[in-house]
Amino acid sequence: MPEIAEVETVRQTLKKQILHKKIKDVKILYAKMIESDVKTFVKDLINDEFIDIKRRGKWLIFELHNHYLLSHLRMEGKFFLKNSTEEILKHEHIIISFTDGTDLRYHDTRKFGRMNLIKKEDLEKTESIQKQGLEPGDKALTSSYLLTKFHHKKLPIKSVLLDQTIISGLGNIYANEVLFYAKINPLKEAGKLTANECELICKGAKEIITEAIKMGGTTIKSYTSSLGVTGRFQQKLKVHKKAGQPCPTCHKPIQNIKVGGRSTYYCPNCQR
DNA sequence: AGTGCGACCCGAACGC
DNA sequence: TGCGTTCGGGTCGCAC
Repeated sequence: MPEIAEVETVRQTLKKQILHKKIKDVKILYAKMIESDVKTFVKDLINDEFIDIKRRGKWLIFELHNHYLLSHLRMEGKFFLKNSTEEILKHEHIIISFTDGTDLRYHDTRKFGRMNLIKKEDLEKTESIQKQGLEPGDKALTSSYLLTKFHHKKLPIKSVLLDQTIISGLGNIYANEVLFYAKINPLKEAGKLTANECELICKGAKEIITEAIKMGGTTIKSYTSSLGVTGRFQQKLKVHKKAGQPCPTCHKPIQNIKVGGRSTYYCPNCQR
């Protein structure tokens, strides 16, 4: 279940493995995964090479000479580098073969991930990237920024934290953890948060995301990022998926509720 | 404009 | 080797 920390781990790992390898062939085994024209996607990748890998929120941005390959892993997308001779697995949907006999394979059991190949000059008008809000690590992410963004919002803060146009990259797991850190009830109306509470959200987001990236991400189910790097941040989770277990602070049971249709974990005693 | 919700997927968990 | 149903997760598109 990759979130921003997993995406960052994948970015760093792949950068060491696939830059400057010439692309020989591209196989699309599940065409709906490609948002742009599939034939053009294949044609434009062949004979090019990845020269850098960037990230914006949960989007991976593979830079080529004249294009960007945008990739969103959603819940279960993973990249693996394998020898081209290896058998293609059931859930491997996109195979990018290099001239050195290796493949970059995109594996996704749920088929939820998406890829898009765009011309470089089109990045500025690509909405999925441009509408991303501030990264948790951005200095501009301050309590006054959040106060402005939350102003007049009637939705519960938990739902608003998942809005990628405000803070880019916070997913369900980290939203739960940030609210626990900030001692804020997930149902509290976003527009009613105080400056102090916004400050705690900033600090929590920065601290939790930094730590999660350091640890290689979170492992829920069997998620393994590319090349066998396993996230260890799961051990640090305080409330997510901990329904019924004692709160690390007050030892009262963690509760699981639905907020905006999404599973939400919190301590009703600490997060009033 | 802001909000709510179904659709997209399919393996796991659950109910009987 | 039980089998049908429900759930979850991020994002988009559509309805209101």
